[in-house]
This record gives sequence, structure tokens and C-alpha cells, in this order.
Amino acid sequence: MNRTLLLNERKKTLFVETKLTANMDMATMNKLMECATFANCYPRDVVFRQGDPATHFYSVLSGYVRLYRQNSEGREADIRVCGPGDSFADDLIFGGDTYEYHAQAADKAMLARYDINRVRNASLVDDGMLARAIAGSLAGQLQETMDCIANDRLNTAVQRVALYLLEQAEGQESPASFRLSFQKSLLAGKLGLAPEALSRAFATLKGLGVHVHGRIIEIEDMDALRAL
Amino acid sequence: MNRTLLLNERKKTLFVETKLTANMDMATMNKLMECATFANCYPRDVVFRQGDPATHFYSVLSGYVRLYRQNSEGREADIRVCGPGDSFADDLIFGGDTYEYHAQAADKAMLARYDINRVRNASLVDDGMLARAIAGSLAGQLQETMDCIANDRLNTAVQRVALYLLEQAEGQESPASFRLSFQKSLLAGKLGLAPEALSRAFATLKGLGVHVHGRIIEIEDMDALRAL
DNA sequence: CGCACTTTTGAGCGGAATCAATATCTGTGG
DNA sequence: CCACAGATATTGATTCCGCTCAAAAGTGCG
Repeated sequence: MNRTLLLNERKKTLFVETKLTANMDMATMNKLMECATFANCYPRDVVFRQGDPATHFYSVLSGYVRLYRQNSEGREADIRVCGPGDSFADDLIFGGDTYEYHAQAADKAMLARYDINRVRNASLVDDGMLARAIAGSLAGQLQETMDCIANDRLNTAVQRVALYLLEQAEGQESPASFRLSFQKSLLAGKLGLAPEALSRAFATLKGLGVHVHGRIIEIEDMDALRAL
Repeated sequence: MNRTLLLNERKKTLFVETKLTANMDMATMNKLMECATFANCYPRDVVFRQGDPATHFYSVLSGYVRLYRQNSEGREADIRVCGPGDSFADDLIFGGDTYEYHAQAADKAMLARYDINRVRNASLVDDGMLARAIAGSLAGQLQETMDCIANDRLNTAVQRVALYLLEQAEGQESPASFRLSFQKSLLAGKLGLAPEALSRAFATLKGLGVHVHGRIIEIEDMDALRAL
């Protein structure tokens, strides 16, 4: 068994597990696969830049990608952090000809890279399955993004961090423990905080039984966090 | 010509001018129309509540609808303000069975009200046009919503207000003038501000040649705002 | 003309950003 | 295995933005 074949099998598996392909039949998945190439990224690699003409959209197979915008002084604000299974820039399939944000690998990452025009054309000639899958993906992203706005506007830094920890510990009983899936500086950005603010939020949460050792988090009492 | 007929013609016109129907052919539009009823709302009418089972999605034909979420203490945060042509809760067509936010008329409003199940089923049997139209609508909303996050995180109150005014004055030369399309308290919510903060932002902008008389806005020099 | 609602203004406070310094972690090579 | 360098994270001090509460002023409608 050669190495390339193994790699392709792995890619294929990850491709199938993507949110975009989750509810597709085989035929549609194959159509989509034909529009795809694969790309490996190293940390800090730029996937595309705001203002670039939009040619491709992406699914994350492994690793993380950070979507962000910059203001005139160069300060950056994260819009979304995409992990395995997430897709991004697919909002440009049905309109929009330039990327509206920067995309940068936040880790070693493997991406599926779809040609926008080919996917759009494919969606024009199939029975609607492809368009429905895209719509489903966009709907999920829209919900997440609206959640994010509400969360930003309604909750303080400590509350947002507590909420994130609870989401990560989903399904565990108190006491829960897990490993953060990415760096704290990236997490800070995702939550709309400066890294210092995240640090201070963790310090506050220590008083409620949250222990942080590097990337390992231990939560003594999940209900104490829920009560915030 | 009777009154009801006139009214229906008006509804039909507004229906056609909706973002959702913008790129549809007649056949698809008719299919969609068959899933619709119409509703008139008075200011502060509740369209649906967070947690309600999702049965319908909506297009705004006239007036404004506010989408918002509440925290445990009852404080409210606006997620989106929908005006003529906008649709909302269409993110639930392909997944999600409860509304994730409150929707409230912010004005006398006329809405098209679509049965989610019927539209979903219609989208399963057509050639994909319906699904593509929905995907296009969701893509637009997603872009707006991501813009909102970036804007919130990157700009101060004064900058956000200035940006909003520039958008509203789109296409005019300096000096520009126009009327706000809704109350200041609603605008404040849309921009993620307390009403007092909006007021103070206007006060600050007075120094840059922005004059506010009730809902009438006059901008002496648009470039001065762009420079913020 | 008066009442209710919306908006503005003022004062004080609190949360998070910024800047700066220190501590901790990670991976590399001696 | 340890020492070291560079990156990452924490802590402290300060500033500033925007929220809250309270009161006054403005607006519009019957």
C-alpha cells in the first residue's frame, strides 16, 4: 500500500465528514469532489486576503483557519475560527466576487479547495441537492454568527469564556476536564477579547473552581459556570 | 376596481421586490407564493418568540422588524433589524426546529409569512432554483452579519455611527441630507449601542459637521466622516 | 394645550483595551 | 539532559469607552 493512496483515503474520509457534505448523496458528493483540490497549510500561511478576487471556497479537513478583518490602523478582529468540518467563503458561491476578509491558517491545516465557478455551474444543472447542501451549510454559519453577535453584546468577558468552556465540556459530568483545541491567543480572538482579557477571565474563574494548566482545563462544578 | 384587489396588487409587487425572490423565474416565484400568507403588524407586535417551535419564516414587505435575544436578567440585544425586502428565520428551512431569537415589529409592518415545511418540500421537488434563491438570501445575510461582528469589534461608537450615516447617504455628494428610516432607539440597538451612546455619538459628530434635526440628518462633508 | 414618549445631557462607574514588564512554555541544538 | 532563544501567556498600572441611573428637554399626537 503506497503512501499516496493512504493519504487520499484519509482526505476522502475527512471530506465526507464535512458539514457541507453531511447530507449529500454519493452522486452529489462525487460532483462536488470533482471541483476540489487539496492544500496543506502551515501555521500563519495566508489562504486568501481581503480584496482578492474570489476564485475558491474551502472546507477545513484538519487544523484551524482564522477569518479576520483589519482596520485602517492595522488592528485585527477575528470574525470566525473554522475547525475540522467547517467551510468558509462559501457565501460567495451565489454572489460576491471578492473576499471580504482575510483567511489565515492558525495551525498546520489541511483544506479542500473548491472552484467557485465550477461548483456554481454544477449547482445549476443538478436536481437541487447541491444547492440545498450549500444552503444548509450557510444556514448553520448564519446561526453561529448571529449567536456570536448576541453573545458579544449581552455577555461580559468572563461570561463568554465560561460559556465557551461549558460548550467544550458538553456531555461531561462535573468535574470535567479537557484540552483546548487551539492556542489561547486564538481563543481570545474568537471570543472578541484581547489575550490579556482572556487571561484575566481565567484568573477570575479560578475562584469558581476552574483550573488551567497550559491547554488543559479542569472544571470542578459546571453548574457554578452555568449560574453566571 | 375594488380595494382588496388593489391591496393584493401592492402585496404582489412588494413580494416580487424581495431579496429572496429577486433572482427567481416566474414559475418558482409562484410555487413560493403558494406557501405564503400575509400579515399586518402594529408597532411592538410580537412575530415570534425565542424557543417557539419554528413553523414559518418571513419576508418584510414594508416597515421594520427587530430580531433580538434576551439574557437571564431580561436585558435585550438586537441581532438584526430587517427592513423592506429582507427575510428572516429562513435559516430554519434546512434545519433547526425552534426560533433562536425574538422577532418584534418595530413599526407598522407588512410581512409575507411562509410555511417552512411547505417551502422545504417544494425545494425538494423543483430543479434547484428555489434552493439556490434561499442559499443566495442566506449568503447575503451571512455577509451582513459577519460585517456586523467585524464592525462591532473593530470600531468605536462614533465610527460605527459615522459609517452608518455614510451608508445611508450612499450616492449623494457633500453636503448630503436624508431622513433616518427608523427611530433612534432602534438605530442604537442595531449598532449595538445604548440610546444614550448614540446620542453622544451624534453630539461628537456635530463637531465634524453632522447636523441632526429629529430624524433629518445633514452631513456637510462626507470625507470628514470617511477619515474616521 | 397637555400628556406620553423619545431623546438628550450629566455624573459616576465598571469592563476591557493598551502598554509595559515578567513569567512560562516549546522546541532546538549543544 | 540541559541551556537557550523565541514565542506565548500572565500580571500590573493606567486609560478610555460605553453602560447605568437620574433628570431635563424636546417631539408629536390627540
